[in-house]
Amino acid sequence: MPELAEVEVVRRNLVDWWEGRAASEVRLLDEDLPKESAPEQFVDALRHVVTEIRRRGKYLICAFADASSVVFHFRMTGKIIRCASPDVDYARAGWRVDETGWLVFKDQRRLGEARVFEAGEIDEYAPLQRMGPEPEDVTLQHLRDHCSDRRMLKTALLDQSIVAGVGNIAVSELFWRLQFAPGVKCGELTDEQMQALIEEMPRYFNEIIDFSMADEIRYIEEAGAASEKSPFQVYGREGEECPRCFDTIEKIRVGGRSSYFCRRCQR
DNA sequence: TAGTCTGTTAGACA
DNA sequence: CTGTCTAACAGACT
Repeated sequence: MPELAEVEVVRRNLVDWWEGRAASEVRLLDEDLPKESAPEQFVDALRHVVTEIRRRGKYLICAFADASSVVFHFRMTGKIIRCASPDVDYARAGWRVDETGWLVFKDQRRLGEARVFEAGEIDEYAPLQRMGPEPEDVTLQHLRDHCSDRRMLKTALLDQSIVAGVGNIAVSELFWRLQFAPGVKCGELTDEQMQALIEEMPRYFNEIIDFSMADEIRYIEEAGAASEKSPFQVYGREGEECPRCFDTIEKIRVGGRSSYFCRRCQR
């Protein structure tokens, strides 16, 4: 479930599972996973010691001891999990790390990608170059400078060059928290409302990250009991009660994507 | 069968 | 030039 929070959860896991070590075996199961680089280049890169695993927006960046790096993007259904064998459904690549087991890039829809960069090349990668600030670094001035008054706030927030990492779920959840109408234009919001958004974004992501980390621990401790709890108040809850006013949550299309909201309290 | 989906990008159009 | 919409990518699910 890759929005910023999910990618951050993968990053934190990989710091424990992989950082400081090299894969002893690499299996590329889907040759389409490495984009614009040869399959051998991907396999070779992963054989080096990982020195740092960082996140930028929804991108996961693995830096290796030889100064090369691999950038993963999970798109809609990608993730990296730890398992006993690389032979799992939808696995596109797997690499074995001693004392960890297999790390597997799993991706049902196969829209995800991995890009290999040799020393220095990553600085030229346009999607990272044009990425906006992380949610915690956004300022009122930045938003006012980059969001024209007539643009929908939702569209602006999903634009990764304005804020890094915001996804469609986050927009519904943030708008519910802040009581913003789903189609509100940037120019319709006061500075106070914009400021509230700026403060709510990092709070929201941190809460989802904490929930997801706790959820994984719960999952492991309860030996595979599927997690039923959702950390979301409105996303995916069409027809349910608004947790604030108990009116019915609706689903509409805004900017080409679903928005879930409560008509009564979001105006 | 048709519509939907957590992301991104290119091209058409107003 | 701006902004919005659609299609495409690929597959599973309802």
